[in-house]
Amino acid sequence: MMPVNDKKMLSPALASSPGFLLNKAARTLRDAVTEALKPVGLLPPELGILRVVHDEEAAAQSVVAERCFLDRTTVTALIDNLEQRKLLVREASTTDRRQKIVRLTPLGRQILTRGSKAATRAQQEFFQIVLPEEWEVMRQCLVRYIEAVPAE
Amino acid sequence: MMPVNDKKMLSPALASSPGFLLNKAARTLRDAVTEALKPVGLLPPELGILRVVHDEEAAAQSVVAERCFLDRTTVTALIDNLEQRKLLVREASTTDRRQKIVRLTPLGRQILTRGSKAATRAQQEFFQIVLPEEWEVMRQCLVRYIEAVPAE
DNA sequence: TATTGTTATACTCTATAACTATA
DNA sequence: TATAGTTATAGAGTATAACAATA
Repeated sequence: MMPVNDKKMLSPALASSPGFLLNKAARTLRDAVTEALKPVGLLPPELGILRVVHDEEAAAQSVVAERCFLDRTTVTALIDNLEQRKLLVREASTTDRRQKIVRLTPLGRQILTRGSKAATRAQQEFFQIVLPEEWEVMRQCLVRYIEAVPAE
Repeated sequence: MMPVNDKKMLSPALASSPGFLLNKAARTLRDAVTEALKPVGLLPPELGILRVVHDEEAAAQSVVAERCFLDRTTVTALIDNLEQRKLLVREASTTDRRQKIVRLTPLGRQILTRGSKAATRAQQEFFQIVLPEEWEVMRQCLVRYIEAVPAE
């Protein structure tokens, strides 16, 4: 029934809304990454934690939270799961007994590698649509914006 | 204690990840919009629905869902709330008795206007950081990406 | 058979508040 | 007093599955 125009089109009001567009694109991309990470057994924010811990070599949870721009309670929960799966360990800090230092295990490094590859694959559809020079503009804007807005 | 470097910096691994950057920027902007919409009594997705219904003048819920790129069950729930608050009405379709046609009330149009202004104000911090020509690049990329990926 | 709308349910992501232990 | 981490809780945003009515 109905000779439907099969092209899905955004409502004009939404096609000019930064909030809507950023949100929907982010969700679409995250769905793709989530799917690709399933066989690896990771969720996107867990991969983020592994990446940051790897970047820092070893860091207090509070530092991880700061580098991810996430609340420390969120990081605690994510690290709980990663620790249970032996992807990282919590060590006591020698200099501040309140802190827990987080470090990747060999297994964690392996899963990080697999996860990164899977995520990269999942993002290929994005990069088939967004050209490298366009992405570089976007990337710089996004980083600037994220780092400019104070974490509440 | 500690002469802390107060600049919050992203972990390098995340500063090049489209998934992470899009997600975090979207959430930051949405938090700002959510805050600005509070006095108006709207959540961001509710404003989205009002905008789309206004764009379409009057439309079946399925059309609204398609134009928002949202699932129809999500739209049902959002419209439930908006209808209870008398911001829109559901009418029976004369041509297809399965459909419900949605239309803004005068109050709905008024709230839409207030909400749009509030959202625009909230996005000013974003536009202080992202230049108009940069945003135009981003906007086109985001629209292209959203419209290219088939809704699952 | 396929589509519209509804309902029940569930999941991801993330935060706030209150706490303990340190500093 | 302030910070690090934990726990309990909550909420926004969105989807899937199953269903009734209709096409």
